[in-house]
Amino acid sequence: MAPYDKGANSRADRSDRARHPNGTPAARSAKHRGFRAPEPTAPRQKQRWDAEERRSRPSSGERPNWEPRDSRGSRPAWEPRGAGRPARGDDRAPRSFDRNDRGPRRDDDRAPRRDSGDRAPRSFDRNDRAPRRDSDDRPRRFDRDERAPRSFDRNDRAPRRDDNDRAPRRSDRDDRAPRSFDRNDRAPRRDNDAPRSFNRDDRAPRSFDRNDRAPRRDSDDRPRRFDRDERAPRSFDRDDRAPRRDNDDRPRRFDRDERAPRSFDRNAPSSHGRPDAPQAPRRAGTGSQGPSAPRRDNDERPRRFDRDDRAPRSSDRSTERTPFVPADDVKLEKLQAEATIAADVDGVTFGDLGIGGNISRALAELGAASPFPIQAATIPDVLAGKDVLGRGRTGSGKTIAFGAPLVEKLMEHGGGTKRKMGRAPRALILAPTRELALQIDRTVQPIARSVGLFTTQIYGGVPYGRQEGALERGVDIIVGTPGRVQDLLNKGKLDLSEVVISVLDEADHMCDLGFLEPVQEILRATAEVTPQGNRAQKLLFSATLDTQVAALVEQFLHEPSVHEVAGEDQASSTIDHRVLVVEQRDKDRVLEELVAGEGKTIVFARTRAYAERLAEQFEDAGIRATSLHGDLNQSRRTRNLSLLTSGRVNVLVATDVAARGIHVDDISLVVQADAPDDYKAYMHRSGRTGRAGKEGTVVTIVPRSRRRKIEGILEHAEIEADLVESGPGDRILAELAAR
DNA sequence: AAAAAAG
Repeated sequence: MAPYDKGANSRADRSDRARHPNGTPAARSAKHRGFRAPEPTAPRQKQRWDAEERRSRPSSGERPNWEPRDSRGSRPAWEPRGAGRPARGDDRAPRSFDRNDRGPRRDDDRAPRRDSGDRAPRSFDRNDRAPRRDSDDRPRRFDRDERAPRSFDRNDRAPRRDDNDRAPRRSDRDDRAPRSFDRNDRAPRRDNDAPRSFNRDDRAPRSFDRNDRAPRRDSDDRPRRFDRDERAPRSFDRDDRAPRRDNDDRPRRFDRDERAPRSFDRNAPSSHGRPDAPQAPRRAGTGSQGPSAPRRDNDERPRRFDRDDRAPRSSDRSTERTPFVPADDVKLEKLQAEATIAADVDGVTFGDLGIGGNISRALAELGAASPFPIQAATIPDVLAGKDVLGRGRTGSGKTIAFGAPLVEKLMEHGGGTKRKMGRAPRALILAPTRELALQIDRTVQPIARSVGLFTTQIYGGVPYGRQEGALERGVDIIVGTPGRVQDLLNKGKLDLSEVVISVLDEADHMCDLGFLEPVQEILRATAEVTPQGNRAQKLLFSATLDTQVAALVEQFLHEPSVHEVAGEDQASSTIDHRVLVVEQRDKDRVLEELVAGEGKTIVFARTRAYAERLAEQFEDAGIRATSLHGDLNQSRRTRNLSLLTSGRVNVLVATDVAARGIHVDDISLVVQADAPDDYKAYMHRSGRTGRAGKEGTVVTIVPRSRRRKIEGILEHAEIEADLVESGPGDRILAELAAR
């Protein structure tokens, strides 16, 4: 289907073509499976980039890439073929894309690069081969992505993947791109076991991590991070806690306690059930306030907020009580978050928080055996029917923090209507990017399924049919992105009048120009009160929740309780921040040296074109790399991201589309080829690493002229980083890459 | 200014 390929659009097109072996999807439709010899196309595709670039980079030769890689990893399979392949050179560029696509040969796949040599050629060939493709190609691609994993996976993930894989395949054919993806996400799971699938998805990555992860996974999700810092603490004892805390160390929590009061006070209400109510108010603001020591962890964060807070200054606000004040930077403060510390959560179970048995079991299967701080903090309030503002880094458990109580709440309201055909959705979860929406659904769907509720994804870049069909059949929870939701809303295909719980993930970003308006329109279309006469709920979450959300809070929320998790900030710690001042002309070479390491790396570029260019440059240099940005069609986006999560590539060059929320296990290095726009961007980008308590490194490349800017950003983010001048061949590059 | 989000 053409549709999915909306790729037809300009950019997309190119990318698609470039990437798709054959024509692109569009082509497909026309030709439909293939037919035409795409030869011409193929070549061209890549050409665009290739042409120029290749010239410049002759060397990149194919093999090298592989080989190196192979050596590293897997690759066995492809070798055979590879050997044969002749010219990859030309193809290469194309290849890169192709590669991605190529999934076909699994064998190859495994070796990511697989065919190195082959690829290019092959892919094209394939194209040409129309015949095969049908079968092979497409399937392959998708498959590959998936498959590849499989093979690999198996080792690691075997189980999951299967699902994933399959789904894809089937779909593939049809539309392939779209579907497959969809499937991946959805289909598989549902059919089978929702849980699993999810797991897979989630896990998969991890699994990939294989070594480590598989096991962990469970833990991974959250545990890790928190664990470290917080958990120790303990307890939920909440009540008790206070006392303990001291001990804990965890300053944070305690902090919370201390703080908590404050903010919480306001929130007080919120405390509702929860004893703990952790609350330390955000801290920072108060920051100074309390116990310094403990907080330190907090400190970091606070800082961020600080900004917000600072100005405002806390106490005042608190007193004010307004739960929310607009404007000022204060935002958060006003929000006055209560900081929950890990300690509080110790010993607490989801059941203690009010979550039912089925959901608790589903959570356990997802790896969430016990609640993390942000969850312990927000779940009670959500169940109490309150509006909630939660600040917590993705991965800290935000998704479950709103997902679990949302489902629990829906059960209460919903009761038996659940399965009614054509029933209107009662909950809505919005995210700023499709990938994040998919990731959220992977977690929420199994939770919902555990109690007989259904979720459906409503996001752009894929055909309408499936989404409209799901809505017609009736679903309970919508997980999507603003554009498509608004689109279907306006087309009368989506009825939000019965939505009693709305969630905005990355809420501050959702208030940015371009997002705010659609979001407002969507929220206006949701119910104001529940069938029982209670106020419909609004939940806003983000790692950088600040006053930016004031507009929405004032317009749609009612006396929200604000929560944050102490110690969650990126600043927290396990991340080593570096800034390299590099001559503009040396930038690309420096970047190449930085991403040459073995660990998973995400490189952030300011524009799509640069992200694409860098990915190709890296590939040509023999580095397994791919890209993620808005110029790619959705299937490509999904696939490329999975290439990284599965480990088939270890370098992903992306625009800020990947800055927020995306969780990939074991990212050891984040490179900012272009300085971030602001401190928030810095925090979100760097937050892709250092997860789970693992160590991570963030290297920001800046030209001399930007030195000042980056220093300001770091200051604002309250991050300390070494800033040094560097150039190609510097030892530091190899050292950073080696981590 | 760019990116993302509908096509």
